[in-house]
Amino acid sequence: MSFRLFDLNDPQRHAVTTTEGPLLILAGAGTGKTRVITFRIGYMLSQGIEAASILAVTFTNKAANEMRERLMAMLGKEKAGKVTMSTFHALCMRILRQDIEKLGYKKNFTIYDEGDQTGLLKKIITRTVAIGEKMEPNVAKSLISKAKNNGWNAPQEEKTLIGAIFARYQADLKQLNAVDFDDLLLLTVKLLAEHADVRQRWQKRFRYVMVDEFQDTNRLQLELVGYLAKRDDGTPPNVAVVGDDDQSIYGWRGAEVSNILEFETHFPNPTVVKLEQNYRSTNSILNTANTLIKNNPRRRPKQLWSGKGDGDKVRLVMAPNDHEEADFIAGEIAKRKAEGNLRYEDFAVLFRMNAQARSLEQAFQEKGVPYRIIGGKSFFDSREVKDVLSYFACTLNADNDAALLRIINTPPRGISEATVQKALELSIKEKCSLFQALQKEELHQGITPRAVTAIHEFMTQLDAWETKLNEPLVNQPEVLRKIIDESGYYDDLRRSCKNGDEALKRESNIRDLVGGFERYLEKSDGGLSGFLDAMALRQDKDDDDKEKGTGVTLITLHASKGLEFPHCYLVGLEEGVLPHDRSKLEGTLDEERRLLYVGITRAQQTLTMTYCYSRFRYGGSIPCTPSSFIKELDPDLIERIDLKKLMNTPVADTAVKSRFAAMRAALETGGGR
DNA sequence: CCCGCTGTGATTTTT
DNA sequence: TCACAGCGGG
Repeated sequence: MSFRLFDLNDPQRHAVTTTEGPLLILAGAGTGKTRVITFRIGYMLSQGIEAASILAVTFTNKAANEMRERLMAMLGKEKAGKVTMSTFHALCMRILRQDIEKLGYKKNFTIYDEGDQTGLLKKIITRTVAIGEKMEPNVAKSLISKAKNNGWNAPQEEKTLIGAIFARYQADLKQLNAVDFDDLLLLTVKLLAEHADVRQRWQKRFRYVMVDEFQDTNRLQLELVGYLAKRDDGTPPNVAVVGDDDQSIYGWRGAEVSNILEFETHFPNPTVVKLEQNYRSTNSILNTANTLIKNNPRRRPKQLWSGKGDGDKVRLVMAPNDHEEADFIAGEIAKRKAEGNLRYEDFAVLFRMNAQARSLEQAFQEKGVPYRIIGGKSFFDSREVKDVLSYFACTLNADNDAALLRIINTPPRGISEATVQKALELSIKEKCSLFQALQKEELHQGITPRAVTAIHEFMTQLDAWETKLNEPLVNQPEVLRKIIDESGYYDDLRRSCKNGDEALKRESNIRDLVGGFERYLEKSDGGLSGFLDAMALRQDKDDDDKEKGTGVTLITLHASKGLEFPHCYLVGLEEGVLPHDRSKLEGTLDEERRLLYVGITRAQQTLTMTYCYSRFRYGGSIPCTPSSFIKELDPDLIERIDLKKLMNTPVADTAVKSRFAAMRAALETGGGR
């Protein structure tokens, strides 16, 4: 085993060697959290704890994969492979696949993604609202999600409109044998709560539970951890959670900071370890972060420090408007890269809203600085990927209504919206799947003979595909390729694309998808259904990242959590942007402060924050005032630079010149437009 | 089925 | 202002 405890600092070692009972590891930004988790697992194994009895839960597949890789590097494949490392959702899926029948669903349930959810809700709303009532599908979706995250079941009595929609939505899902993302958690908690045998089986399986990013857990996730870690016999739970209350930025998605703030009430008498030595940033950066976050009332006091020295002061740059701000940054990065022998990848620009990326992108393009935007729409959200996945899902199981609905007339095959609507109504009345309804004589009475023929043809086709796919020893990816081809989907795709490039891109996405299935088959035995599950849980996203290419990173503050960059620019520090206007309405100013805190602590060597006197928003140029957070920063740590003044002053006269020779770049190339 | 008109709303998005 | 969704006309 290749890990050495003396490579750790004292608190880290304390966390690693505390294996029994509840453990709260308060891991500030950049304090070696992942290292502690992997070392801790290594230490547990060295103490004779069974690898198979260890569960580590994360939020993202990325985090789970990262941990798995680190653990493999440390312990080798065999041992590391036996430790369960999983996202909350993947874990729930695994639990539900075994015992969901106890809750009245069938084992082969499908997962509804957000698109499927919205689609279903749209239909429910149209048949539920009375005259004069209205409800946005997305509003309903978020209300239902909130309710589920609070552990609420659909109401028995339909007293309110949303209650009625919730009740019908849940009933429809069950009838469709589908679960949404929230259900994965909700139903698992329900299963463990109501079925002692199932609960005890999992408790026996996992004797040691570890949770990463605990500050982001919602109520259901906390309950789930409780059910898994607590013992029915009352022995103290071996639950170790790692997190940082100061980095809780997903409250709006249901995360409860109180889970970590009041850890002691959920898991009594824990060992509490604080990791405060930061290995990422200079002290100028850390002290800026420290003074800011001290203004948050509800938090566990922490003081980050590092052995890296003070480094450059944090800069605060004032620009006339967002275009000048962007020009300045693009110009300066070009210059600093050249003069400092740096790579574009060493720089990142962080912002509050995606809309801010626009002016940045423009400036980067003008100056020929390569960049990559992290986030945006995912591979999985593209139309063709969803369509093709639906083809696969239908071939596997034609009773998957969401999938069938997606492809039933794509490409157009003469099954009109009206026909589908009738079939849908029948399926609700008869409590059967859409596929079954389509075959009923009762439906055929009410539609044109042409439609009946079209339906019949499509059903025959689906049937043939299914047979082909299930032939023994068949090359399934090859069959699927044929299916897409035979369906005429490619032709439809080409026709519906504005230009050849778009069509090519979409076709390549489809090839990637089938290629992904091939790779999946090589390393897993889940078959097509396992692959579809993995897709639903976004488990194959890693090469998505590689695709992002090289260049300066443009990223939202939310998406930047967990990342680090040598040189960071934090833009738009204006009242209304950060903190965002809506946070005041919603009373979530603390979370906005944490968001800025997360941004500041991404920087390793230098940090530049910027704000504008005016910004283009809602069509017009609107005047801005500096963010109220700026007042909270220690002025001694900050160097203020006014772009306008700087541009009117001879460069040689400014003190800035010596330290930031790169500034000249901005003046020379970024003189505004 | 496709196009263009009009109205609306405009944070963040781990699964 | 601009993006995009929903709807009605060709």
